[in-house]
Amino acid sequence: MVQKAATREDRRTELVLAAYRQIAKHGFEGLRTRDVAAEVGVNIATLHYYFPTKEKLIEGVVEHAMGRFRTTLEARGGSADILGAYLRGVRRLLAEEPELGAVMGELALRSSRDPALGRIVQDMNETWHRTVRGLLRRAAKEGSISRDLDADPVAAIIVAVLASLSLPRASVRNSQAIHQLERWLAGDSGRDHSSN
Amino acid sequence: MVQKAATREDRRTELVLAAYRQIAKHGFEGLRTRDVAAEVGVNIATLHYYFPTKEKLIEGVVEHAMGRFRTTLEARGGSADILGAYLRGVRRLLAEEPELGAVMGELALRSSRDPALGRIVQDMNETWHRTVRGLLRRAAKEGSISRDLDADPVAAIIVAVLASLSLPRASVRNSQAIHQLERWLAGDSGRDHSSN
Amino acid sequence: MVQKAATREDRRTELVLAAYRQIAKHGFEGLRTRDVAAEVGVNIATLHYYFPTKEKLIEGVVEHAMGRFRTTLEARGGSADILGAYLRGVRRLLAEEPELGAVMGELALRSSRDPALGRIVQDMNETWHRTVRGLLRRAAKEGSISRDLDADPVAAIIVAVLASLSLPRASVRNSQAIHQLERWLAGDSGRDHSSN
Amino acid sequence: MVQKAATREDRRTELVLAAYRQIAKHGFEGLRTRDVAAEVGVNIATLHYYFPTKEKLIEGVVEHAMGRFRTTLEARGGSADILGAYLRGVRRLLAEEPELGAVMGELALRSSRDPALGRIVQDMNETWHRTVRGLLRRAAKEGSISRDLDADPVAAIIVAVLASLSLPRASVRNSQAIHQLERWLAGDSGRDHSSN
DNA sequence: AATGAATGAGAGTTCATTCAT
DNA sequence: AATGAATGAACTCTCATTCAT
Repeated sequence: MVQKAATREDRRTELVLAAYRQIAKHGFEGLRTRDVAAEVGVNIATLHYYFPTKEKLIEGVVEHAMGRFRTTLEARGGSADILGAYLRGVRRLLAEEPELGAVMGELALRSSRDPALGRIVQDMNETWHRTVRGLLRRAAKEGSISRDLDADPVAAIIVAVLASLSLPRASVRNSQAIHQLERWLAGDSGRDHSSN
Repeated sequence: MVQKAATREDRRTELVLAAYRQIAKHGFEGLRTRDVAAEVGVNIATLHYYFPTKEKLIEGVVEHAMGRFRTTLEARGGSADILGAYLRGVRRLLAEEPELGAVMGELALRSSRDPALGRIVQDMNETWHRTVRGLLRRAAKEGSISRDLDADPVAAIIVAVLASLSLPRASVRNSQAIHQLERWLAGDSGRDHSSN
Repeated sequence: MVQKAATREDRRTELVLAAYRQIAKHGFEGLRTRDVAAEVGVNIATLHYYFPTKEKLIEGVVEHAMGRFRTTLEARGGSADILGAYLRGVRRLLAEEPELGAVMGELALRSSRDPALGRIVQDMNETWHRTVRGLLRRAAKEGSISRDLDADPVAAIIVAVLASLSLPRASVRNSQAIHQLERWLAGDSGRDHSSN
Repeated sequence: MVQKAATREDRRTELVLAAYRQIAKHGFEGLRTRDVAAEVGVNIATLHYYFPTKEKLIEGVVEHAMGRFRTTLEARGGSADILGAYLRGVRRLLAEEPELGAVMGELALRSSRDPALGRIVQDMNETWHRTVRGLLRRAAKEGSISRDLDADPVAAIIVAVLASLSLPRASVRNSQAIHQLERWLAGDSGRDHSSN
C-alpha cells in the first residue's frame, strides 16, 4: 500500500503548507504531526522521512511564512502613491490569506520563548521598519506626504498598526485605523471628514 | 465558616495566578496543569478539586487577565491631560507586568479558535475602543487636543498601537510609535522634531 | 477503572521483578516496557509513574540482580569445607534461579557499552575475586586445601569458571568443570577417577 | 558471469562484516539494519535485496562468527606443546579481534531464546570440548602433561575458562586464570611460584 | 480539603520492510 | 543491481483526569 512517489521538494512543500494551515487553524497548541501527515494523505512515518523532528517541520513553516511575508512587504512599483499602495497591499494580503496573519501572530508569541525564532522575527521587524522608513522618505521627497516628517517614529507607528492587523479584531476597526493613518500621513491633523 | 470560604478563594486565586504566569512564560502550547499545581505546591488532584478541567482553569485566567486589563484601561482621574495620562498608563502597565502583554497576546490568538473567548475578547476590544473614544472627545472639548478630529478612526488607531504593544518588538520602536501618536494627537502634522 | 493502590515500594519491586524476568527471557533486545507493565497488571503510565524512563527501570533491575548475587556470594558459615560449600552454593543458586545467570550475562555484555554499568560490574567482579581469594587463604590455613597455593591466580580461575556458568552450556560440562576444580583444589594433579 | 557472482558474494560479505562489527559494538540490542547499510555505503533497500529479513542477515553473522572461531579452534601444527600453543592461540585471537568475543557472547545469550541458534552454539561447544579433549589425550601420550588426568572434566574446565574470556573482565584476571590453568596442566598441584 | 496512585488516549519517533523505477 | 520514497506496527513517554482514602 505504498503510494505514488512524489518528487522530494514537492512533498516537503506539501507538508510545510499543511503544517502552515494547521498552525493557522489550531495554533502551535493544536499542531499534531499526525494531522499534518493526514492532510497531505501520507503516513506519519513519511513526514518523518522528510522532517526528522516536529521542530524541523516548524522551521520549514517559519521559512515559508517569512518568505510569504517578505515578498509582499518589499516595496515594488514606482507609482506616485507608493506608500498608499504599500499599505493597501499589506491589508489585502492579510485579508486574502488570513492564515498568514494567524501564523505570524503565533510566531511572534513563540519568538519570545525560542531564541532562534526570536532573531528571525526581530530581523523581520527591523527589515520591515526600514522598508517603511525608506518609503516614507521617498514619498516625502516626491511630495506625496508631508515633506518634513520624522521618518523613524512614523515608520514605527505604521509598522505597529500593520502588525496589529495580525491580531484578530473587528475589521471595521482595522479599516478605520488604516484610514486615519493615511489621513495623518497626508498632513491632515485630524479633522472630522465623517468617513469610517 | 467565613474563614474557610476565604481560604478556598485564596487557593483558587493562587492557582489562577500560577497558571497565568505559566501561560506568560510558556504560552498555551506549554501550559501543563502539573506545573501549575507544582508552582503552588499542591498535588495535581487538588488543582482538579478547584477546577474540574483544564479549560475551567483557563477561564479563571481569562477572567483574571481581563480584570487586570480593565481596571487599568478605565479612565481615571480628571487631569487636563487625561488622554496622555491614559497612554502612559497602558505603557507603564505593560512594562511593569510583562506577563499581561504575553497573556493578552495568547488570548487574542486563541480567541479566533474559541467562540466563548472570542466574544470576551471582542467585548474587551469594543469597550477599550469606546473608552478611548470617550477620552478623545473629552480631550477635544477641553482643548487639549485638536478640537475637530474624527473620534472613531483615531480611537481605532490608538487601540491598534496599544494592542501591538503586546506583541514582542524592540521597545525603542514602541516608544517611537507612542511618541508619534502623541504628536499627531497634539495636532502636529508630522514635522521632524529630532526626538526619538 | 483505577486498580487498587499498592504501597509505593511494593509496586516498584513488582515492576523491577517483572522487568528482571523479561530480561532473563528476552534479553535487553526484547525488553518492552508495555510487557513489564502488563506482567504486573498495570497501565504503562503507571510504570512511568514509578520509573520516569526505561533506563531508570533497568537501573532498578541492575540493583536487584547485583543484590541477589552479592548476598549469595558472600561467604557465610564456618564449616571446614567452606570453599566447597561456596562453590556448591553458587552452582545451586544458578540452577535454582536460572534468570539470575541470564540477567548477569546480559549485564556483563551491556557493561562494555554502558560506563556506569561497567563500573558496577567491574566492582562486582573484584569483590567476587577478593571473596574467593579470602576463602582460599582461609582454607589453606585450615589445611582443607593445598597449603602453599598461589591465591590470586587460583581465585582468578575459580571466578572464571563460576562466571562461565552464566553462559548457556550443557550442564554436564558445568558439573565436570566444577568437579575438576575441586579435585585440583584438593591437591590432586589430575589423575583419572572415572567420575563425570 | 563468474565476475558477477563473485561481486554478489563480496557485497553479501561486506554486509555481514558490517553487521558483525555493529553487533560487537552495540549488541543485538543496538543492531539497526540502516546502520549496517550505511556502514557499507549502500541503500537500506539494497541490504534487503541481499538479505530479505534482518533475521537472515543475523544468520550470516552467525555463520561468519562460527567460521572465524572454528578455524582458530581447530588444533593445527604438531609441536610438542600443542596444548599450550592452543591456549595461547585462543587468547591471542580474542585479544587481536575483540569483536569476536563480544559477538560470541551475544550469540551465547541469544542461543537460549533462539532454538536454531541454540543448536549451533551447542554443537560448537561440543566440538570445542572434543577438540580440547583430543589435545589433552595427545599431550598426555606425548608426556607434555600429566599422563593420567581425566580428559573430560579437564577439557570442561579449559573450555569454561576459555569461554569466560568472552565476558568482559579485567584482563589481569584473565591472564592469571590462564597461567594457573597451564600450571595445573603441567601437574603442579598449586604451590606459590610468585608469578602472575 | 487534600493526596498518592492509577489510567486512557494520544503524542512524537523509530524501524524493518516494500515497491515502483 | 540498486535506490528513493513510502509505510504499518510498535516503541517510549506525556498528560489531563479519576478515585479511594
